[in-house]
Amino acid sequence: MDALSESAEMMIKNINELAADEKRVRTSDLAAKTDLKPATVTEMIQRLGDLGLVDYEAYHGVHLTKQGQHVADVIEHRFNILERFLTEILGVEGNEAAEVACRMEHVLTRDVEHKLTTFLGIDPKKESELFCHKINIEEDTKPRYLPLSNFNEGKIGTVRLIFEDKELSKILSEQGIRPGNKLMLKERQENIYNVETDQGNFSLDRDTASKIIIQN
Amino acid sequence: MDALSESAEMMIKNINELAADEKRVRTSDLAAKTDLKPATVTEMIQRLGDLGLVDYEAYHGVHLTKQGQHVADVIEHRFNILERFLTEILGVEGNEAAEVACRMEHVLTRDVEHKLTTFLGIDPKKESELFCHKINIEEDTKPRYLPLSNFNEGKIGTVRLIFEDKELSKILSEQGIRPGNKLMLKERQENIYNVETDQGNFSLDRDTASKIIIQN
DNA sequence: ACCCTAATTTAGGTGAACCTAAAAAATGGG
DNA sequence: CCCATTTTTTAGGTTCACCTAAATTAGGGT
Repeated sequence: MDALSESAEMMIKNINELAADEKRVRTSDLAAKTDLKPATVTEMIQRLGDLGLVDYEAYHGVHLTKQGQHVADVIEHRFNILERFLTEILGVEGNEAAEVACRMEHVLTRDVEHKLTTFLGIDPKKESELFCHKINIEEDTKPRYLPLSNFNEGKIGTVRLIFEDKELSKILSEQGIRPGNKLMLKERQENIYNVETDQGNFSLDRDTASKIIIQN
Repeated sequence: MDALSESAEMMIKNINELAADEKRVRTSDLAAKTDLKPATVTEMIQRLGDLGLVDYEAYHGVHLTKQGQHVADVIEHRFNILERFLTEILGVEGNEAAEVACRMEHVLTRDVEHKLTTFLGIDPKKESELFCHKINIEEDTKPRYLPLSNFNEGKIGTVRLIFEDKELSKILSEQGIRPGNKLMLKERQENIYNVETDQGNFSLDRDTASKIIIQN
């Protein structure tokens, strides 16, 4: 089966978002939410019906089929991880992050989705729950990932990954800066970051610090 | 002006990639590269011509206008950073990374592009050159990290980190050896390293040199 | 039970992005 | 320098994603 178009995926997403309870979703609600004309919505859900993604009965709204629900869950998950990546890691402003995530969610592959999920430090088990059914990740306890260059003085965090090639990783690793290890950012000046690890103290420049991702 | 469609952006990208020298790009070459029929290519470049993005003369190929070149440069840059992010950070396999980057490049905003660039640790100055005109990031000169003690005579490099804590950092810093600064290893004897920085010349012993990591 | 209104669908249209087949232009070999 | 072959364009068709306007249906109030 061909990949769904962005429009089709958006329609499924919107049906899912409007489907509180078991209720069927009305054409007019979808039209309002999507900024499309009702006639356009009707046409699209008819197409989705033909694909077996929604159960559509003329004049009586739609609801997602099992298949359609699965698509919706995948898209929702992709949106969530993309939005988190954009806001938490890149520091993109909320509104723009949501918009960009909403465009990007349609082009992720399964593999990239998984890798990004892992990158964000989501427990694979939790992830699969979330994948199968929308369980909100606890908001407060949510881990934050930052480049060391954006970390706060005095904070302790865990190294999660280091960019740049093996050269740098290896050197940092020898100093105790390697994925899984904890470190503390002791002091931070303009371009100099003083760090303590279980292997001692070091200084890094900002550029290097920006290549080390820490989870608090 | 509205955002360009993904198809339009892809066409511009492909024209740019085929435009070695000043030569005009032929319809058939574009058709081959894009997997579209020649008739489709003709139609699309006519549209791009109307938008002022390419200079199109029937039967004599196209080339990008200033405007079109700018679009191509932006897309190329977005592709590059996305591909790097996917491969270097997420560890996505090369082929898939390229495909996903190729889809995502069309939905990045300027802000997200900049934030991702910073995240990848690309020097903003280099970035802006690259942004305005395709200057390939030195492929061969890909960064290597070495302790100063293993560095080659006559070479210039950038200090990336200094082991040992502030004591040493401070002393070296006063000599211009601090993270982010450039230095040259002028001469190297058994146990003596003569170094030039923007603060002048001085010598270090081998032991100290081994605590300074340089990127060439 | 019936009518009126609001919601929905159908009918028919547009532009973008593709296609095939046919026409037209360029080009290079004799 | 002319014609055959290749390249390119034009003409005309399709599907998708949208639209407007007209027709249809549902459902509530009396």
